[in-house]
Amino acid sequence: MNTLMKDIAQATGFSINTVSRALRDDRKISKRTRELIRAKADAMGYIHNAIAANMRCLQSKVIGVISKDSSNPFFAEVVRGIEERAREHGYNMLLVNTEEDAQRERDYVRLFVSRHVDGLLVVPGYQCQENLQLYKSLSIPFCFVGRRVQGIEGHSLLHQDYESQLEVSSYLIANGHRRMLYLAGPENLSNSADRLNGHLKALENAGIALDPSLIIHTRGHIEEGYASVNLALNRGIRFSVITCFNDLLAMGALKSLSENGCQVPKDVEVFGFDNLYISQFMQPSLSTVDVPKFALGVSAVDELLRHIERRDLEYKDLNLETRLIYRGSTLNRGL
Amino acid sequence: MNTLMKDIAQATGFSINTVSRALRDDRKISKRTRELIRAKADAMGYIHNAIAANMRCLQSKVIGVISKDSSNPFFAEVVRGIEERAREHGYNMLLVNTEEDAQRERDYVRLFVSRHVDGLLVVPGYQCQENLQLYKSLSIPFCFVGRRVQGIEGHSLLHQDYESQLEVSSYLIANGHRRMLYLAGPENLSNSADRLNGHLKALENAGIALDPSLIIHTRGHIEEGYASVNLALNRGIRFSVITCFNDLLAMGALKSLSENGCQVPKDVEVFGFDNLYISQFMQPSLSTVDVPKFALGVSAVDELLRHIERRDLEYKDLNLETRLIYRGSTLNRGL
DNA sequence: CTGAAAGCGCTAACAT
DNA sequence: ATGTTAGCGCTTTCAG
Repeated sequence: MNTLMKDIAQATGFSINTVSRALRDDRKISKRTRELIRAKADAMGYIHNAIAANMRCLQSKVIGVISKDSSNPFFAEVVRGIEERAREHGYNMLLVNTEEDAQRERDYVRLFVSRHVDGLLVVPGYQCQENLQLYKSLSIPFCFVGRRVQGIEGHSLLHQDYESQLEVSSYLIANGHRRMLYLAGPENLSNSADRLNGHLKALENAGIALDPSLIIHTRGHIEEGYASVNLALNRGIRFSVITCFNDLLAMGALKSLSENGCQVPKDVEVFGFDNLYISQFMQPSLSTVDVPKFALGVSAVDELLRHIERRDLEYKDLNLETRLIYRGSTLNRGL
Repeated sequence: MNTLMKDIAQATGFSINTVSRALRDDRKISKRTRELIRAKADAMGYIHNAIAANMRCLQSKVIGVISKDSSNPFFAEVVRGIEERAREHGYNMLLVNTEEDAQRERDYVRLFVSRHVDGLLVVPGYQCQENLQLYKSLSIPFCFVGRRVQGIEGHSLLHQDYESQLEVSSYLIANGHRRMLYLAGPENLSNSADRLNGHLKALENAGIALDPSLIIHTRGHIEEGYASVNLALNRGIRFSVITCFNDLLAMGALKSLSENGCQVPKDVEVFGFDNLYISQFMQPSLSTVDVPKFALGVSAVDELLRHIERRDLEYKDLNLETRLIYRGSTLNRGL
């Protein structure tokens, strides 16, 4: 059987309480007693029981992380930032994935509440009445990572989706492009809407009429980038640049273009979004929007912990800085 | 304040125990009572306290996962398999990363024991006396994922590192290669040794003398693949193929070759290891060894749960099947 | 500075 | 089928 505090108490002759205090570095314990008890605890192979402690003091030092798909390179890096920062603050992370399933998202929130996590970091769907109610009535601190939820203000950490895509599309227009293929992201996701709206705004600003055949909706998977561009080429849709909801789509697009004998960037230019780590190693390397993924995870933990420590603190949306990165998949005319 | 079982007991007139039973679907409760209690619980917004339950029944339904780096695409996929399978069995996952730091590995094992996880899945370092002792004395079930630990038998799920690299290098030799650059993996990691040994064995089988300048040691990062090949080219080292510890190194190598005007596979062929999801989208697409990453995570959970359920079960190493995948980065002469 | 007692919320064992 | 009692291992009062 494992060594317990009462065993140490018995072995040292102190009360169980004094043992508890000594092991926790509580002030009002003489240095000699503390060292004596700690030495004995080590010798006996004592391992603190966090569960029992949590139960008593009603905090678990665990945060629940509800991601979309932790093997997606975007979220993998965000989650890494979360884990790293949480660790620095003495917290651990329970991690689950929703695959964009609203029901699963809801179940996990409840599960984590039942597991008494101290706070929740969620990559949420955009619109879901039931989930909205859940969040509104949620009794523990929570932040949304990289996304907004319709009907809930202040809980999101964002990354200038609208502004960045507006900048990208405006840049491409300034470079002479008029027929721009846009590979859009999954529905029911605030980023998709925000990025698409940025693109549409750029067209509007330039007085370019929208050709609906130039917008292709996808779920953001790399294969869809490949298939969508294949399809567009087969249908004879003309375009001089492809700008994408994310880098994965852009990578799929690159493959299709290559297989169809289109040279990038000479014949067609390609712009991504996210700046995945691997994007710089594509051939050609991918022009994209750098989203601070690791920093997003770090900031999310910081923000969450602020609310865990001060439950009365008001929530405010944060919008992290992005920047455009021009690489080999675009002709960069020095604008 | 949150609703507790005693509140439901009071509200329904049943004892707290009956409430507990009804909510857990315990047999010996009449259907009417159960439904009545459940309805009341829902109405009162009751959320089960898993911590308190765990404490009582001494199991947490949580497994601890100690990865190397969950944002590395290899481990990201393994971890995804773990999460998915754990969920199917009603378990959650606490996830941390070691960055190959033996001290951190040790600290996390202790941390997870103190958090009373039911079992441990670890991506461990190979040789470390202190960690060896720790695992030998560990009182909870544990499995090593994709790696061996020197001095501990039976706890590993592996993937034919030696056999696969032997096959790859033999294939390349059969294709006429004599000067093969090998980008080796990090030290203190069983995979690195196993894969390198496979390569060396192939050379030996073919009676090819080892040229030490053709073995370059790395930590397996993509940038090192790039830098190592740059260096080899600058030094005028001759080789007709690069075979790599992992796909990331191979990707870095592809970039260097491209920048140095070497055509792949015409001038130099490249072979990876792992078959990362992204590898098929490289230009050219990467020939590699398919390691069943997701399945590795799944099997690891299955194996761990078997030992959680039957503590007396003997441990046995498992060696998952791999297969060679020939893509555009090698000339495939139909052997 | 140390000890005694109470209790966190739940479940298991036993009794009815 | 339901209730009573005890206790998981720890921390937090409150006393001294």
